[in-house]
Amino acid sequence: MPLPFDPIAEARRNWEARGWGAVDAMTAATSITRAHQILLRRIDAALEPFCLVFSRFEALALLSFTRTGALPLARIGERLQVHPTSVTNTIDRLEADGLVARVPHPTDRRATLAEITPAGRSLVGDAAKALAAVDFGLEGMAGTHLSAVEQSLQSLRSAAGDF
Amino acid sequence: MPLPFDPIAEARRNWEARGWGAVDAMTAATSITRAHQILLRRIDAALEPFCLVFSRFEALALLSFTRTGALPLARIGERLQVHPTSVTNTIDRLEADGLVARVPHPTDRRATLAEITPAGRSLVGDAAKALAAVDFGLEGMAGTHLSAVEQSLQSLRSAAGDF
DNA sequence: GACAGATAGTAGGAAGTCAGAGTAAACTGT
DNA sequence: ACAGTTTACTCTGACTTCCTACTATCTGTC
Repeated sequence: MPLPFDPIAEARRNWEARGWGAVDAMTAATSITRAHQILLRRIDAALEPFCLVFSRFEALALLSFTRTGALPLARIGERLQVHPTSVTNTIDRLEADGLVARVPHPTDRRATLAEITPAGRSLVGDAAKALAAVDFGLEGMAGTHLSAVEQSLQSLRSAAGDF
Repeated sequence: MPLPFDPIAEARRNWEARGWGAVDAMTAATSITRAHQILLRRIDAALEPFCLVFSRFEALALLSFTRTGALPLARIGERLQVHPTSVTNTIDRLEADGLVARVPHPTDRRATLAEITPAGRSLVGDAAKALAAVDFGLEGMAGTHLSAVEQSLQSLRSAAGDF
């Protein structure tokens, strides 16, 4: 099934031949895109027995990390960098599965808190261990490369206003 | 808008505190996911004036690189690593915009070729230059990091059977 | 030849994301 | 005090991706 050549090296050659420019950025961006594609498939496969996908797992993990186990939906969207409607949808699914509960905000009647339930807390721990067991989809990646990737991408995230 | 802390460093601390394991893989995977999110938004924004999204641009660029400007849909799916139905959808959109044309395969009556049109060839060149102008969304990333990312991810892609 | 199994493409449906619009509530400046 | 702005969430709709199922066609083997 694997291709007989590296498609990104091939793209680099074609890109150079046409003088389209920014060749290094193109290959880096394509590598990241492809890596994400591989990762997401493996991660979602590992989460499938838990009826979770990565976005729902992220929301659940975020809630489990908070002091009170609850967060306004808007905070969740900020931390996960997703659209408010996506948060609504994600919490809808988690709530339907009994993993979180919507609770009115104690002082701000506009806001709604998503609060993780005991079932949610239990599930997120199991799911996290399942993800760790498959190295978050990074099996086959040399250990020294892990920190190289993280550090290299840190400047991108920082420049993009992540923190 | 940026958070007052690095959400990934925060996740690392929480992950360690719970003993969930594979901390380095978790941070690397999360970094890749977040980088992809940033990239895709910038790339799609740059492609928006051309009525393209990244997946359609990729298909168009792939066709433009071939000798004859045409490829069976199945080959496109293999190279881009997407589901056959996604290829159908992508080519539907490109065909509706007059950027490719469906042509019967000369010898295999099951197969359909997607052939790039002159309009498609012209557009893909302009779009490529627009992407290069924004460094493929990697603006703000130190130049030395570009090759580090690509090389680090190469082992992942290779191990995943990319080539 | 004939037929079982593989391959190519598409239709229908589920899930996820985002954008725009709308409603309700809280903040802000005069 | 209060009019105007901002913030919080949700509804609807568009778009993309995948999965399952299906038809048509090709290929290898008997």
